[in-house]
Amino acid sequence: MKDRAHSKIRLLLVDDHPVVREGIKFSLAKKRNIDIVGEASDGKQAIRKAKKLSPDVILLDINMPRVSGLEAARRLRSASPKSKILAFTMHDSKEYVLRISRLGAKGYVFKDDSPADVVRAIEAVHKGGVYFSPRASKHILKEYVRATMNTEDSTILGLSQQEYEVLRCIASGLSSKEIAAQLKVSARTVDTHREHIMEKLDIRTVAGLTRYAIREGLVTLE
Amino acid sequence: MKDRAHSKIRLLLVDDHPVVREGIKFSLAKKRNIDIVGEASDGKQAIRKAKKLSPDVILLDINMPRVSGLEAARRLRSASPKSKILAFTMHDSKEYVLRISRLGAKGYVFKDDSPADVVRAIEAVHKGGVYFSPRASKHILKEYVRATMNTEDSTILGLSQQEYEVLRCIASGLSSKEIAAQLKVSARTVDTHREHIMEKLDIRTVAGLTRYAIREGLVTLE
DNA sequence: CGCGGCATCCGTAAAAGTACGGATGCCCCA
DNA sequence: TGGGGCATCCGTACTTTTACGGATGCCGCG
Repeated sequence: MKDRAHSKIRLLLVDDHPVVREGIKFSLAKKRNIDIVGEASDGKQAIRKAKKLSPDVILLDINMPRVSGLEAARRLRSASPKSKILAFTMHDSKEYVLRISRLGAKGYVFKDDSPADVVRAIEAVHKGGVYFSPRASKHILKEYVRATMNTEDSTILGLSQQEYEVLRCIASGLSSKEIAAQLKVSARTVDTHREHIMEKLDIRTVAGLTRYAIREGLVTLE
Repeated sequence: MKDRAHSKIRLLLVDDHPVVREGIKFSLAKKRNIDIVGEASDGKQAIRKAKKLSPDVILLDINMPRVSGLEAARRLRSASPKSKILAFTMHDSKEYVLRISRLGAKGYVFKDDSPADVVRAIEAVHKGGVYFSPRASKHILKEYVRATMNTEDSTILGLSQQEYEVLRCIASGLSSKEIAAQLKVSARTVDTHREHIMEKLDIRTVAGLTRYAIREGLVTLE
């Protein structure tokens, strides 16, 4: 076994489910080069602990109650700039992968990836690399080729900020009228956004949009 | 340590997330009286293994892709009648708790309960008892008092089988017309069910119904 | 500067959903 | 056997959503 004495990876574990934390701890128990220095069960706690501990790597569950994972990631970056953020989630979500990697996450692994992959990811990001689970990297690559050679094609999308807002509202069960009031634009404008969203996502029902928004973490289930 | 030699609890672990299975294994590693004799990552596999192993207890994740947890529970009962089913899930869902306990589950624990509670639950159901996490038992009790002294009040509900079907379809993004075709009833009937559902649940938007259905596990996110 | 993307606005029409009001037959159970 | 709950059906009216067609002004980028 090669392990350079003082290079233990200091890991902060953020997940609202104890059993998941246990799973990670178990997978990491035999890895002598990884040291779980803290745990948090929600975003606020995570930020506090990150500030105090400034861990090497933060394994961050994306689907948590209250503070959304994206929000947490944003704040964690400033709370502990040197920590590498490794996103950890249940669902394969294109938008999520893209957004969180734009927010500076160094990797993305799924809860149904093998524990060994999670370990690999932790080691990779700690060494300054990146690690995206195949399903996640697929999205990154697609986005990348699109961004580089952006002639024609174009059939790809990305919702605007306002469209995300509207989508969030739709999935929360608001009507166009209510959304208009909330966002302080005309109801007709909301309708237009609605149509654009459906076009871009190619989803034509509220139920579908709602499920999409939940997958994306735009709204919580509770 | 008291442990009567031959009374190890033979446990079958059913969860689609490796990390969760690891978590359970870790929590159970020190418990010498529990023996994980098998694992499954989906309903079909679970049924196969249950048949072969006929474990004492089946720890069953409810929110799994493909075969719904309820469906799996139903089939597990006949696949391995002697196994005690312990439901294991993320979300606090009244309807789910009630339905799965009606299906014969002997307990209900959440993924954010402490691992120690999960262990307690396993031991309890194995001894022929029941174990419902406080949040789950709350629903059971409420239902119980309602069932016993059923004078007045009545404001409580329970969707009919058909209504559940309609709800599932709605949340899947089907229109009333499509649902009618699928369930082979008139579109107008579907509308009526729709209204009854909304009344009973006091949810008046498709988005709300969709979120409810996802919480209940009637539809999956994918 | 021009061009493309975005946010904002508008009209119209058809489709779908929501909200009332009713009805019938079935089956279980007191 | 009678009442209650359920599934099924119906009409009518209103609201909302979906889909199509447009428009303007702003801003960044080559």
